[in-house]
Amino acid sequence: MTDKIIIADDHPLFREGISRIIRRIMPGKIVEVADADALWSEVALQPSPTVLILDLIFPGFEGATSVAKLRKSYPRTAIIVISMNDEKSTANQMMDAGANGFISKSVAPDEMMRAVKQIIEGDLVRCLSSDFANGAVKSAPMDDLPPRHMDVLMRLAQGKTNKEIARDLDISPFTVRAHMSALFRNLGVSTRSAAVAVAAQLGLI
Amino acid sequence: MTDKIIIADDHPLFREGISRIIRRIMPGKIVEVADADALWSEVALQPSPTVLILDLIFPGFEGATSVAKLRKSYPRTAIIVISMNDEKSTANQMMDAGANGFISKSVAPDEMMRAVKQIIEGDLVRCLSSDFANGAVKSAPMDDLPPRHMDVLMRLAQGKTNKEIARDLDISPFTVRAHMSALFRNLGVSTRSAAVAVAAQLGLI
DNA sequence: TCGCTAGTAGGACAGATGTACTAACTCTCG
DNA sequence: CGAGAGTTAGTACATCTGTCCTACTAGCGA
Repeated sequence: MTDKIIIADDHPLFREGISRIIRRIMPGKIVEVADADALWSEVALQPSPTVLILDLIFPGFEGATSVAKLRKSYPRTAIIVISMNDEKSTANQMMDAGANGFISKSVAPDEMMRAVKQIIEGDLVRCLSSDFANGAVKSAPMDDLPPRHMDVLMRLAQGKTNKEIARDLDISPFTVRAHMSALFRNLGVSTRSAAVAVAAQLGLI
Repeated sequence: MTDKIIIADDHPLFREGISRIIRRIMPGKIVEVADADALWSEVALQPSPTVLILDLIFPGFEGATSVAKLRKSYPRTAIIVISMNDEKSTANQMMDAGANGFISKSVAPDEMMRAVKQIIEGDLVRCLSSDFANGAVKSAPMDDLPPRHMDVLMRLAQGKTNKEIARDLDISPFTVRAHMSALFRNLGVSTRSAAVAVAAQLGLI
């Protein structure tokens, strides 16, 4: 069976981001809802969700009360509260109300992903930006790819063929193929499309 | 010369989303900053930014005052204020202070993109969710793809070969190939990697 | 009923892809 | 100095990809 994942947040861009994160760590049917009404009608449906991601402040949602209500209806669902709010007290309130995890929107995407993953695996996780000492913008993972691999990856992600990439970089198509093979080994894939997908997931394109 | 684009928002996931949108509509060096200090030191650098995207509520930022200050320093920069806030009065305040546009975080990504594009092209734009009558979740810009095309696209984005996709969907590899060809026509591409890239840009994977 | 779209299946063919080798050259690090 | 990594270039071979073509079926709206 496929898991059902509900993302409740009234900000589309954020829903998109979260959705992306979820897809990276587990397969399943992702349902996005933008307000509490849609949330309540969605949770009423069978099957009950495996994962429920809630924005703390969104239209019609009543914080701890609503979390408690959801927890009562869905004892086995991983309830994750995500919020602009970055305070320990809020986090603790939510956990007390029955949430499996609380994540601040201020943390870096990869931290968020790690936290979501842990929560789905059964842990109780509180993830606040104050738990990290990183004031700076987190650098993207994989900056350690050899420069030439990045060159071909970028062009690959534009759908170019080896021949076109060769022209672009002014090297032989054979060399491009050599880089491509090495890149695939680096990324742990064996097709160009998988490489592009990985690049997309890493935010490289 | 390449344009310089600054995105100032303390929420990494949102920065990522905005960054994705910008990359879709204009090339250029995107600089992400997470607080006002970083913003001020970044704007001090040469060259001055072409586009400046600001979260209204972010650490150390003082709303209309700061916008006015930035406008004074950078008369030719497209200043775009993006905010959780969804009220006309706030939008008008920002525009009065010198912003070229005000976009609510509540609007759909493609609306956001359209607005950003217009602003960059020189228009003054106010984009609030109340300007649209969509209480529901906005559908992704390609839900009109035939379901079977979505099926193959999803699997393509996982790097699967036609044969594997055929096994997955329990149809003939020839059929997968037929779907793939039609899908490429739909997306306006001619290689699988380009299709994956487009899917990534549309947030489908 | 007619036309249209979606889905299914296959043939033929040119070209692209991916792997497994070899073999240079240039770095840097120990 | 030698080992390793990165970049370059090539050969050979099996497989996959993408297009163009036909053909049948089912459903939907005019």
